[in-house]
Order: sequence, then C-alpha cells, then structure tokens
Amino acid sequence: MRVGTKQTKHGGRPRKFDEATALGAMQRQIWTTGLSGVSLDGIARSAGLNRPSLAAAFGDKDAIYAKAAAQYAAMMDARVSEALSLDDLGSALRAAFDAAIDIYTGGGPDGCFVICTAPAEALTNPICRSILDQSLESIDAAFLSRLQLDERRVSANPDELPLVAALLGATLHSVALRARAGWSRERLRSLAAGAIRQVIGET
Amino acid sequence: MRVGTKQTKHGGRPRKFDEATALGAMQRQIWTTGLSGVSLDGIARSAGLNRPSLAAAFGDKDAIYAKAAAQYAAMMDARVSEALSLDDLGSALRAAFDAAIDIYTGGGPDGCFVICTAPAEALTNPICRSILDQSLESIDAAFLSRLQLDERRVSANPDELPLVAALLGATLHSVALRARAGWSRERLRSLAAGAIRQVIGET
DNA sequence: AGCTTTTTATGCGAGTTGGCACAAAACAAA
DNA sequence: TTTGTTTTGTGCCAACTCGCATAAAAAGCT
Repeated sequence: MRVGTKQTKHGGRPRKFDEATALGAMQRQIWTTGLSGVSLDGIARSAGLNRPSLAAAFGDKDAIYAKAAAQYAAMMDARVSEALSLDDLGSALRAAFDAAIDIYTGGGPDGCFVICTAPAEALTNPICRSILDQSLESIDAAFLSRLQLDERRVSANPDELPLVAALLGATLHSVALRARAGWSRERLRSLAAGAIRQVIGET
Repeated sequence: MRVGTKQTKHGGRPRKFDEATALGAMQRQIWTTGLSGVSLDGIARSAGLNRPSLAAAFGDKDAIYAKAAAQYAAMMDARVSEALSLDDLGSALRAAFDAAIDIYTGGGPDGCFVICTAPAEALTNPICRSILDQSLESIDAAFLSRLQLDERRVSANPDELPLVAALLGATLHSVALRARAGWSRERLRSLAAGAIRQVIGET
C-alpha cells in the first residue's frame, strides 16, 4: 500500500531522477502535444526514464496528467496571486495578465496547459474534465477576490462583481487560445489592457 | 487526378453513404474525443464505412479534420450571421450568443468543435493551427462588422470597435470552454448577457 | 452481353502502444 | 557479510494503428 514517493522502511536503490524535474519535462511534452497526442513511451522518453520507472513513480497516463496539471496550476497560481497583490487595482490586473502572457508566450509551449489540452479530453476523461472545471472556477475566484478589495474602483454595481470577474476570466481564456494560435505578446497585452479599461475606469 | 467526390466518366458502383451525413457523423466523433483521441478505425466505424472507403472519399486524418471543421464552420457561420442580422444591436448580439450556446449545449457534444479540439493539436499540426487561427479571426470579424452598423450604440470610442469586438469574441471563447466543462445553458446565457451589457448601454 | 469505371469489403504486414514479468543493481539496516 | 527493500533496465505479448493490395460488387455505356 505504497504511493511511490516517500520511503516507508529503510534502504532501497536511490532514484536517478528528480521527481519535480521529470514532471516538468512531462508537463512540457503534454503541453505541446496534448494528452492523447503522446504515448507513454513518448512521455517516458521526454522525461529521460523508462516506462516501468515512470509507472512506478507516477502511475498511469491519467495520474501523470493530473500531477502535471497540479504542478502547472501551482506555478500559475503563485505568479498570478503575487501580481494581484499589488495595491493599485489597475496595476494588479495588468500585472496578472502580464504574468499569464509571459507564460503563454515565453520559454514553454504557447498557450495555457489546461485550457489548450484539457477540453479535447474533457468529454471522455472525467479527470481532465474535473481539472478543466476547477481551473476555470479558480481563475474567476482569483479575479473576484481581488475586485472585492476595490469595489469602488469597478464601474459596475457591487452585485455584479462576479460577472465582471467572469469577464476578466473570459479575457484570460481568450488570451490563452490566441497565444496558441500564434498571437504576439504585444497583441495579447493590448487585448488585456482593453479589457481592463472596460472594467475599471480610464484611470 | 481525381479528388474523389464527383464522377468524371460514366458509370461506377454507387456509394452507399451520403457524403454530408458521413462527414457529420465523423465531425461528432472528433468533436467528442479530439482528433488524437480517435483512430481512423474509430472514425470509419462512427461513419458506418470501412477504412478504404473512408480514405478514398475523404483522404487522411488531417483532410478529414479539415473537412469536418469546414462543415462545422459553415453551419456556425450561417446561424450566427442570421442572428446578427437582427435590426436592434442588443437583440442581434443576444441572438448570436443564444445560437452559439444552443449548439454548445444542445444535441451535439458540449462545447465548440474548433475551440475544444484544435488547440491541443495546434503546435504539432499546422492544419489544426491554421483552422484555429482562422476561426478566432472570423469570430472577431463577425462581431466587428455588426458593431460597425451601430457605432452610436456602443459605449466606446469608434476607434475602439475592434477591441470591443475582440472582447465579445473572448466571451464566446469562454462560453465554449465553460460549456465543455459542463456549465448549463442558463449560466452561459447569463454570462453572455452580462458581457453584452458591458458593451452597449443598459438599453 | 461485354467492357469500363467506381465503390465495397476483406485482409495482410510493419510499426506502435501499454501492461507486465523478471533479473540485476544500489542502498540501508542488522 | 547477509538480508531486505526499492529502483533500474530489458524484453515479451496482445491489442491497436495505418497504409496498402486484392477481389468482388454494382453501376453506365456500347
């Protein structure tokens, strides 16, 4: 009844790979090809380990996807939350979009890991569907909690804050898709800035 | 040098399937599983024909995807364009979103065929990437051309109409993703209505 | 009826995919 | 040194994937 990551008894042969590093390599692979677009062989190769080791350490394809998505979500959440912690609402929102756009167009594969890979599998894979649903929900929640700190600055009734948050979330979804289609940082930033202008005043 | 759809000479054994019907069945299958999520065997089964017939009539996997996407885009464009032709801008936009939401949550698989299946393949499949890019572009263009008919009604500078169109497009993208995650018609309609309210006045 | 054309339907073969078994290796504890 | 534990690496097997070859069927034309 072991899960495969920590040791219960004493010795054992040491691993030749770092778990987070290997997961990062697999995440990048799945991010590029989608989950159905790569085989376990391909995932194992991209992480530099063989299939039995892969299975023992991370489980089957679904478990690998779940772990890669969790690592991605944690990274994303950390960066966006830090950006949103800026004092000025406009600055905070701009910084949040900038952080996301950097990830969507930076060193890694274009677009958002979840938004670009989970939808294709969502109808046939409950795990992917659940990850998609939770990710969309958490994006809305992050924007909403930040907006609630500055109700006055929002050009809408207070009871419409959830709607405004969802529209900011929608903009982020769209940015992720457009990045996947090849849009440049500049065009994406311009779109995000426009959305923010619509939400708060021209301040 | 035949393409496989019309006859050049005389006779020939007649087809046992209707091309548009078969394409519709394959479209539905790919819509549900994604392109990499189904094999040529699976596509052929879903359309009720065998692989050699499939290949002769529609070509390889990429060609099948392109044709299924084209049929989907034509259907979508027809319905949305009709909705957007309503006189009142607000009614036109609401009708357009209603039409899309009906497709995204109606009889077929949840979500948008293109937005939910093309992104996963876009980085490894130029055809999918091109289809994604063109689809996003044409959504923006449809909203923009409609907005330009009622510049006065839009609560933004005329030179910002492309931005507003892109934000309506972003809302549609988000609606497609949220539908894939299981959102109900009502929640989606409410989100769309909120976006429209932000764009034009409360009229 | 005979010929041509086009589609249908079956099946083969090389390569891929994923689960699993097994022996060897590397380490800790006794 | 011996024992126990965990990982590594190779390899097997059944199923799937896909292109292709081939024969039969179903039509039109002469």
